[in-house]
Amino acid sequence: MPPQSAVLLEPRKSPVQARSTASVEAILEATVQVLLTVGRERFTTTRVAERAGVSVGTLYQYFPNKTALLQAALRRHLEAVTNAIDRVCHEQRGRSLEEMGTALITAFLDAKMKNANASVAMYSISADVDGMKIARQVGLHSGKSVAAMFATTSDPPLSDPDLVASMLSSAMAGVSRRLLEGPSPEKHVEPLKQELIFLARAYLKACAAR
Amino acid sequence: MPPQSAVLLEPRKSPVQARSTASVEAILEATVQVLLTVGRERFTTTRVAERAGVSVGTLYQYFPNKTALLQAALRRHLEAVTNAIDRVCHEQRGRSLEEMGTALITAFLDAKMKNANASVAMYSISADVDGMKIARQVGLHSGKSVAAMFATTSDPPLSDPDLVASMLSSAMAGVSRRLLEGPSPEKHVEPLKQELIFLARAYLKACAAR
DNA sequence: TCCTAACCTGAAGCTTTCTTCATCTAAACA
DNA sequence: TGTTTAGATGAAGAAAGCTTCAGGTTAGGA
Repeated sequence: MPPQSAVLLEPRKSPVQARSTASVEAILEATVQVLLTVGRERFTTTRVAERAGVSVGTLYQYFPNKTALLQAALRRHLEAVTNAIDRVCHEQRGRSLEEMGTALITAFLDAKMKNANASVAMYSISADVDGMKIARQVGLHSGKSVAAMFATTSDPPLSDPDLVASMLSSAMAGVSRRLLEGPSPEKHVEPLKQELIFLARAYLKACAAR
Repeated sequence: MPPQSAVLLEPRKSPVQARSTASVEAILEATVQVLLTVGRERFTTTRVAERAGVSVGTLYQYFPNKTALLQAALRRHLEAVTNAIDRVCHEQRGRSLEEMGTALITAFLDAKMKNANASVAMYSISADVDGMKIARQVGLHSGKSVAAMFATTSDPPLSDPDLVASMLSSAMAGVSRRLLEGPSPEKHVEPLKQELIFLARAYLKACAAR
């Protein structure tokens, strides 16, 4: 990827007719598919356009450059995971800390594994695209959700819910990353999930007793 | 980075005279420096050669291509961390699980933070270079070290030392990665280190009681 | 129906960096 | 000192993909 001039990375044009909305959809979907099929080294805007059934020109009408395209795809993917987390955080309000931990981890890993391949693809482009910045933005939101959930627990309150939340999510991220980047992730999810839950429960219990 | 032809990534020529050993050293060192100063987008072999005080031709005499160069630098960096871990693992033989956990985390974070900038730079190129493969190779070794250390504990033995070791290292990796890729890592190490130690102790204690 | 704005097209320009190789210099050795 | 091998040089070849833009097509309102 060429060093890119520091410019706008926002959509150039916003779809107004149904036609173009469909194009944008197709392009974003094709982005993931191309990444999955040819890998990030062979990922080209031309290939994306081909796969989406539009011309490169059209692609560049909605995304100012390759980076912006990848960022959009990444953001989309991360938001899917975030939404899953938000959902559980609401469901679990008022429960015990251990229940919360279990539900959180289950939701997180399930969301990640749902499209394991796509998740790996996203890791691979993250560095090209300042992915951590996006991840932080998106992660901030779900961090708040988790901390807010903890605040509603029926157990004695945590002294620093934000710290606990960030600790837990870092640990989850670490485990899922190692899992996904390792060989045949699906084979190993279950035991790791159980162990991660065990870890979370132990940690949360200790936090409560602190 | 251009898609590279799948070929040998091993050194082309091994240094035999002192002269060339110095060149290789300088090149490897320059690789990190260039990465730190201009970033991975502007990282070029020419720049590395310049900084190392040799010509590009010389660089290509010892590294078949850009990828091999970056891999060598990455491997070097990872091995530094691994060595630090190996060391503690030996020191801590026979201790309690909680002591082991504390020492392990301290050693890991200290090693990572010692060259925080370089660590971040390595994350940034990891994807270009099949970094996970290298990380797995190197990590395998230290995984064994940790599990072996656990096996010598004065506490009751763990039922699955390997699982516990991999769990802990994934969690450590997750925390340190988030830390390093966030803003001003040095500012936040200490509290996170303490909390990570707390987590590890809680986890290990629960494992022992299992 | 006509007109305007939205939308689409894709060949080719442009930039950039990797990598080679013919040639030169320095060291080791007899 | 003469010869051989290791080491170093750097201009230029070659490839590759991003992005543009001039011009064509479609939709929807008047």
